[in-house]
Amino acid sequence: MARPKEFDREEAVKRAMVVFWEKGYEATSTDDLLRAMGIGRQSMYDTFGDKHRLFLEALQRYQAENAAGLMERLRSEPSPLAALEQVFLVIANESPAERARGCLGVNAITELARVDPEVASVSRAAAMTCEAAFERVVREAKRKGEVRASVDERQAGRFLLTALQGLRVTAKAGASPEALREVASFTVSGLRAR
Amino acid sequence: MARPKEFDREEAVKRAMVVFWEKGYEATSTDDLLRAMGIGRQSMYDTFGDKHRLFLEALQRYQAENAAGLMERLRSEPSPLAALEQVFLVIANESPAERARGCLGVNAITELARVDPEVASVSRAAAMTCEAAFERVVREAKRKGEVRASVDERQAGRFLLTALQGLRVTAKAGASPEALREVASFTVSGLRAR
DNA sequence: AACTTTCTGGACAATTCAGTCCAAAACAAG
DNA sequence: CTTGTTTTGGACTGAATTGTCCAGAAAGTT
Repeated sequence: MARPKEFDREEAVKRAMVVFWEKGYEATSTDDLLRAMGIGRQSMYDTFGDKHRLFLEALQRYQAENAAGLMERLRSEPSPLAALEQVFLVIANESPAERARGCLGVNAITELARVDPEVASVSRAAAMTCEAAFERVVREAKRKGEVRASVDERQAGRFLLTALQGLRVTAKAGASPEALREVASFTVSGLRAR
Repeated sequence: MARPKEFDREEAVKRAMVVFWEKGYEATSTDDLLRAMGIGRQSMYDTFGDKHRLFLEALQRYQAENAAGLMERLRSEPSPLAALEQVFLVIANESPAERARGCLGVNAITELARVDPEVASVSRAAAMTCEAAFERVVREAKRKGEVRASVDERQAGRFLLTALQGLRVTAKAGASPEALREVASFTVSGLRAR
C-alpha cells in the first residue's frame, strides 16, 4: 500500500457541484473547479478522470440529494396536499441567491441534454423518481379525500414535476417571492377537492 | 454614398438565433456564427458589435416572434380553453428535433440570467407579455363560463407561463409525446369549470 | 530504516477563443 | 472614368482553455 489521498472525495465533489450549479458546465473552467475543491490539477484528473466525468458525478449527487429532500418534505406534513404545497413554497421562500442559482438538474437539461446522452440519461432517471414520489402523494391525498377521485395519479405526478421545473425557471428569471408563492398555491389548488 | 452590405441583416440574425438556440451561448463560437450566417468576421463585428450584442438581438427577435405566435394561437379557437390547451399541445406535437431544441427563452434564463442583467431584463419583459396574454384568455374563459369564477386571473396567468416553461424543460429532457400531451391536458383541466 | 507505491504541485503543450488590423475590392456619386 | 467611402476576408494577436508530464514528497509495509 501507499500514500493515501489528502482530500475528502465526497467533499470535493460537493464543492465542484456548487460551482457547476452556479456557473453552468461550459462557463466553469478547470481552474474554477480546482480552486473551489482546494486540490491540485493532477489530483483532479487522477481521481475523477476529466471535467465531464466530474460533472456527471456532481449531477448524480445533486439528483440523489434533491430526491431525498423532496421525499422527506412530502412526508413532513400530516396532510399530503399541505406537504405538496410546502414543496413548492420552499422555492418561493429561498434566499435571492438560492433562487438565482435555480436547479442544477434543470440547468443541466437545458444546457446539455440535447448533446450529452449521459446527462440525458441521468436526468430521465431522476425525473422518474420524482414523478413516482409525486404520484404516491397524490394517491395518498385521494385516499384522504383531499384530491378529487377523478384525478389520474400518474398524470398528476408528471404534471407536478413539470410545474416544479417551471417554478425553478420562473424563480431564476427573477420573479418575486410573492409571485412564486401565488404560483405555488395555484398549482396545488388545481388538484384540490371542492 | 458607398458600397452597400451584401447580406440581409434580418436573415443573418435569424440564422444566428438558430445556432444559439441549438447550442447555447457559451458553447457557440464566433466561427459557428459566421459559418451559419454566411458572412465574414469583420462584417459581423461591424454590424452587431460583438457576440454578446448579437445574442441579445437574437434573443429579442425570438421573444417577439414567440409572443406573436402565442397570441395568434390563443385567438385561433372559438373556445378560450381549447385555444389554451392548443398552446400546450403544440409542444407535444413538435418533431423530436424541435422538442430537443427547447425554448431559447428558457435556455437563456437558465444559462445566463444569473450573471447577465441584460438577458434577465429581456426575459422579464417577455414574461410579462406572456403572462398578460394568458391573463386575458383566462378572463375571456371566465366570461364564457369555461373557467370557474373563483379563479384569480393574474395568478392563473402566472401559473400558465410557469407551466409552459416547465413543459419546455420536460420536453427537452426527452419525455414522450404522449406524456407531454397528458401534462398539457392536465394543466388546463385544473382551471376548468366543473 | 529502506523500499515501493501513490499522491501532489508546478511547469508545459497544443488548441481554441474572441476580437483587431489591414489591404484590396465593390459600389455610388459627380 | 475618377474619387471617396464602406464592406469584405484573411491574417494575426493575446489570452484562456483542457489535459499531460515529471520530479519530488509522503506514507504504508516489511
